[in-house]
Amino acid sequence: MENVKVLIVDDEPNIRDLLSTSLRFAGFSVHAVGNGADAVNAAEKGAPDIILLDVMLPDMNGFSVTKKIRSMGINAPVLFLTARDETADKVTGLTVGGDDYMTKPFSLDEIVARINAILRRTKQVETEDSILEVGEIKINQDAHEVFANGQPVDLSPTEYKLLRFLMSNPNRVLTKAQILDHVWEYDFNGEMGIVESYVSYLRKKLDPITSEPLIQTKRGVGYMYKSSKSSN
Amino acid sequence: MENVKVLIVDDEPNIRDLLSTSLRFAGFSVHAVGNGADAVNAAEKGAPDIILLDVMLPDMNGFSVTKKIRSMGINAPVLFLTARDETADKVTGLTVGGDDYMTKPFSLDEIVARINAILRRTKQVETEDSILEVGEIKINQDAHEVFANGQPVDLSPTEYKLLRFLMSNPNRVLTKAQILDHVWEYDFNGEMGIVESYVSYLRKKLDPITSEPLIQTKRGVGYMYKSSKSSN
DNA sequence: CCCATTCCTGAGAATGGGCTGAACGCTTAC
DNA sequence: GTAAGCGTTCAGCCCATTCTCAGGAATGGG
Repeated sequence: MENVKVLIVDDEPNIRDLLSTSLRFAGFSVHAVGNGADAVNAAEKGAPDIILLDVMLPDMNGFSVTKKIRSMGINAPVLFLTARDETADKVTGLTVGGDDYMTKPFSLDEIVARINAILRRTKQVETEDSILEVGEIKINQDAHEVFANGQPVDLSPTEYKLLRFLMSNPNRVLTKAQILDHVWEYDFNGEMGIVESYVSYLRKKLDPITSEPLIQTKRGVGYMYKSSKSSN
Repeated sequence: MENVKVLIVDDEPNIRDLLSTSLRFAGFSVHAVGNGADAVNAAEKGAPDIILLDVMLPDMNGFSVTKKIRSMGINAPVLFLTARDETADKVTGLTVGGDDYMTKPFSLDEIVARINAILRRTKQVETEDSILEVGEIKINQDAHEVFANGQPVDLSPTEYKLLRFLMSNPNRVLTKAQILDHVWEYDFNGEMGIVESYVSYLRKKLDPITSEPLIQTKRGVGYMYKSSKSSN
């Protein structure tokens, strides 16, 4: 997934910054604009591989932007961002042709996962595999299935997201704050104790199946998913 | 089904975009125009394998377009698109040759299925098989017949379409929004609860016959049709 | 060895997703 | 005209999931 270009369109600067920073860190090449007119412009000149498009924009709505872009012969898939309460009525027709949508507030890890899923489906660029396998755990991201040493493991959505985030950063300590920022929605208002709870849930389900505990506690720092191959 | 060229003729830009996007993603090579004159032109130069033709066009009606095209020696089959209320009188005599018709509004999955059926019948190009068999379920798309472990299953049209869509994406989680966008008509304005209802109907009919439940619920994500071949 | 800090984990309350039976209107078949 | 089938909505139920909290365990500095 070299040099994948993402165009972000959202009128809220906070969201723009959040997404820009996060996606840039995830290895994407990012360009962000704040309204529909700029979006059309940037789509034409920037030739993005995927577009993150807020449905509610000050000048024109996301659908008009899409239409305009499509009529210019640009077929980059679109990941629509919609407020939670407008999903019911506005979502119809959004998931056509490789497109997808997410409701705000979202989690950063989920956004990255969705982008990769879309790029995988549309095959416009080479990207990561649908299978994420680190050590004894294997995740099938299409089926949302998890296997530990070949045995299926039943995980709740949050457990799944947490495990995926840990596994995509193997042998690297992640602070609870980092985990909270990536796995939980950006407006989550609770305490970090919830990370401890969910790590506990995961361990209870995974440790009986694996040969050794895979999620290690780094006291005073955070957690680390250990993959056998490496380091001290 | 490599490089099948589809010519779309419809004066409503929304429909044009919807069809273009969807068919392009389904693997077709698409060209779209908005009136009869352009259609004749494009048919001559583009040598399409199949034509999607709206019956009501601003300049000339779909039949005149067909006549003109045929007189030029172009024999590509035509799939007419008609409004629901003009079916009775105008449709007569349409399905001669390899032609067919659909009423608006249609569902995207249905359009793709019809196109494949026509191409199959006219044998102008290699295309998908008429039999769709995944796991214990077999669908004969020509006859609209469904068998579970050899036993015939009686399904309503919507049940059939839903099952076909699920089966054409085995071992992959489909969100309710995706299902709604592909199985239901594009102007459907209702809630996603209807997907739950129809999944329930399907399960009630299929599960007693199959060895295990085939449609799995991925809570908080969507549904998945499971084919035994995977796992491990 | 003691203590403070950090972490673990079970219990419980609140939430909300998903399932299903029932009801309604619409169309089609007889 | 009547009955049957179908599509759609809805409400009530069930239960998985989320999140908080608090007591107890583990850790490591002194």
